[in-house]
Amino acid sequence: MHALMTSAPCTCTKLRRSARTLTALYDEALAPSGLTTPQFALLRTLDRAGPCSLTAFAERTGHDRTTLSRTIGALEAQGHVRFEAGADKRSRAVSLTEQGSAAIARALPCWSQAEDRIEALLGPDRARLFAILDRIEALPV
Amino acid sequence: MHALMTSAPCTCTKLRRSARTLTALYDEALAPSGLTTPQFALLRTLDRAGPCSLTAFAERTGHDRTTLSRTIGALEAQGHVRFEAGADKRSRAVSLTEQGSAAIARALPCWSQAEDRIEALLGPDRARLFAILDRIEALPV
DNA sequence: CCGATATACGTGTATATGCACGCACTGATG
DNA sequence: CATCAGTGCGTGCATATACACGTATATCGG
Repeated sequence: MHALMTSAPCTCTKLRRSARTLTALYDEALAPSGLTTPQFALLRTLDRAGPCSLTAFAERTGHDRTTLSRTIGALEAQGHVRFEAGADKRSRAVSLTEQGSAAIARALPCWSQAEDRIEALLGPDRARLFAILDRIEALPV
Repeated sequence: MHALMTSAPCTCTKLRRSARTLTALYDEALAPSGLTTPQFALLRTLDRAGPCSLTAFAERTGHDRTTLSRTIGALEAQGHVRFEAGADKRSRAVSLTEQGSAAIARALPCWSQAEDRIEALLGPDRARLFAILDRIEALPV
């Protein structure tokens, strides 16, 4: 009775594997820019969000706050972002440096190349994929 | 001219974020079993594949071989898998221990619970998602 | 049989990720 | 104003992930 179940594929594992494959593709495309895919995504999000507390940023990107504490820390060490005083003495506001903006500009054509390749591969299914992933992200965890 | 492009969402980032969300869901469901989602997936794959070299296993799961060298190493330390002599003096064969089989059996109902939840959330879109992810995984990287 | 190439593997290093925990500061309450 | 719950953060620890590189073994050509 459980025979089918125990051999059924795992949605999570499937998604994780695809994410690895896709990340390799994007990382290769982004390599000339010196940014990884997550780093590029963080910088671009920051560019749109403007100066931002870590907690707000984490909520926006769906990361754990302590994860950002380090990934953003690496971006700061590379000079792509800067920390300024926040509203409180508790909080810090992250903002993009000029170097960070330049890195985004440099990386954009690389990223477009990868994105175009996915667009060519998936066509209209890309929008369907996004819609399905939206439902997953909306899950109450 | 580039205004639209620069604000377009990134397929890779989207997929990565969904993978994080889904992993949190599965990890929570699997917590009573003491296994993480990747560990559960590895054990189950090993159960199906039978004793297997690391390289063959890596090809099957789509991981880098050196990644498995460590994740499998952790499973060995926990007693879930065992290394035996391979065909060569070079290679080692990984195989499931009885404890590993027991861990799978213990984890299966937990996993089913998570999987059922996704099935309920996505319905027929789950199969569409799989089809799209298959195309991504088939990418020549 | 010997040397070159190919194969199977591990390790050093680095990023990405998140949980548990603790610290500093803020704001409300009595 | 003294206290205490709540908020914003960082760090210790652990897993997952992969690239660059080195090592051991195998295999093939001459």
